[in-house]
Amino acid sequence: MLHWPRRFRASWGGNVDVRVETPDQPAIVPISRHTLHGELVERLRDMIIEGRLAPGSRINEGPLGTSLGVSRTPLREAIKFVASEGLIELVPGRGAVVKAMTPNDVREMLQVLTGLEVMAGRLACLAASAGQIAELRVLHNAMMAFYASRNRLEYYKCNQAIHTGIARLSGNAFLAAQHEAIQSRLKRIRFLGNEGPSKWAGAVAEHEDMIIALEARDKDRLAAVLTAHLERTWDRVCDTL
Amino acid sequence: MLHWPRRFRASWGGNVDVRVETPDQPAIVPISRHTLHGELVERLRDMIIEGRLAPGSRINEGPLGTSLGVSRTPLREAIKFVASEGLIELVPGRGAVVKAMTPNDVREMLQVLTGLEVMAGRLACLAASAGQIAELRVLHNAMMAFYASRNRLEYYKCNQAIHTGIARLSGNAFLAAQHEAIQSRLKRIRFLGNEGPSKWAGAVAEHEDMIIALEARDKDRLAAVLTAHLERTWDRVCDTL
DNA sequence: TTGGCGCATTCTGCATACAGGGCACTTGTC
DNA sequence: GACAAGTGCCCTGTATGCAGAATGCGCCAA
Repeated sequence: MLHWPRRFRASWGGNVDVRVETPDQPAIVPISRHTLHGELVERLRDMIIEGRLAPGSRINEGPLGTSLGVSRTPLREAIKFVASEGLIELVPGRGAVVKAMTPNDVREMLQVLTGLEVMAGRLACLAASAGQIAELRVLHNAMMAFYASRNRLEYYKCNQAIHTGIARLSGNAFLAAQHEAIQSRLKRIRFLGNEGPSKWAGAVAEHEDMIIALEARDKDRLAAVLTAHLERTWDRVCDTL
Repeated sequence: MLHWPRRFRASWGGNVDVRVETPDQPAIVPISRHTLHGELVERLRDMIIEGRLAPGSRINEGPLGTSLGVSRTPLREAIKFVASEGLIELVPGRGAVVKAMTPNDVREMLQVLTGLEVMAGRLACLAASAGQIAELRVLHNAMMAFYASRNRLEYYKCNQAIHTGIARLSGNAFLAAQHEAIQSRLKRIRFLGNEGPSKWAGAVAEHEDMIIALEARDKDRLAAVLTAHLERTWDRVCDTL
């Protein structure tokens, strides 16, 4: 009855990584087999983070589906997926509601994010290669350049990438994934939080300490800096809530 | 066109908490409005954790749906939900595959779990009330009784409840939720890990230290005990993988 | 004028239907 | 005998249909 193999190639785990070889281009980018499901999940996440779907508002499947050009079925599946991530709340008989985060939610999430990042930072001081740390320094310098030119959006992207990078340098992929998941949920709020030049300058100074501590592989110092940075992130953010 | 309110009562967030007041029963338990979706999610999780759906095997929607008495649509939505939790992997064009955890995955998850639990323990020492700690002691004593009577399943349930309890005592609901999510993913493996009397005895001794440190609100000691306990959990578990 | 009740609209939840694709088995050829 | 192409089954992915429930509006009565 069931005539497929019990196990599949390891390459099927996660994203497809089909690689085609040609004489001209030895390194081919993997074919991004964009599934409708994946596409919808990303679109939903973006719409929520960007505020196009207002916190607390209901998600009306019919109109949203037609406006995205898909039927309700894949949309509903994507909604369930995102709901499991915590950005959407499922209310029985009422459908999906964009989760409105209370200030306390944000505080709690920042606390956990701090814990994970400190853990990652400690591990990174032990495990990261010099090259990896150098890459982060490059990113940091780029960020400083964007700060100098007051390019807030690009600055912010670098900022996030640095935090994600520290999590990756821990060598613990699961830790990095958890960190990234929480960070993405706080994306919108943290972006809004850095408004005002004094706040921004403070964050930049903390980042400078961060990269220095990492380069020195001073894990206690890095932990202290990260803790302070994220505590002050809370301060920066909490009055905008 | 859209004629529902922008915001809903706060009580609609999360579970339904309708409370009916009667003279006899002042405290009424909330109506557990079991949705098919929620039911299916739990069933799927249980089937995976209990090993009824073998790691690495495909989930055949048709037969599984009929055996559960539901159509494919709600089942698929539940699969997507559980996939977002990490227990199931979605393979384009091939459906859902029960995620097979490598030993390294388990190690990484245990490392994160340790970090979260240590964080929670430190917070619990500061935030928990005496009554809450006393409740944990009751649970601990119950666990010791199950150990004495060699009731491994009930022992294990108490054990999990204690760890969950510490996470809850942190006062950080998000932290507790994250902790619980990871713990549930490791449920099966940790249960298998405590086989053999010597391993079991070791775990029990560590738990004794744990509750004592918590009662003394000695956060550094509790952190050390938790770290050691979970490191040894890895030792206990890793040769069964 | 205000509160309550009933009705109609619209949405959700679930089932079913259908198209496309993958996998295994079979058959033909070397 | 082995390998390759063909074929058919079954499964996934998506659309659609339908029943039940929730919501908003209007009407009626106090």
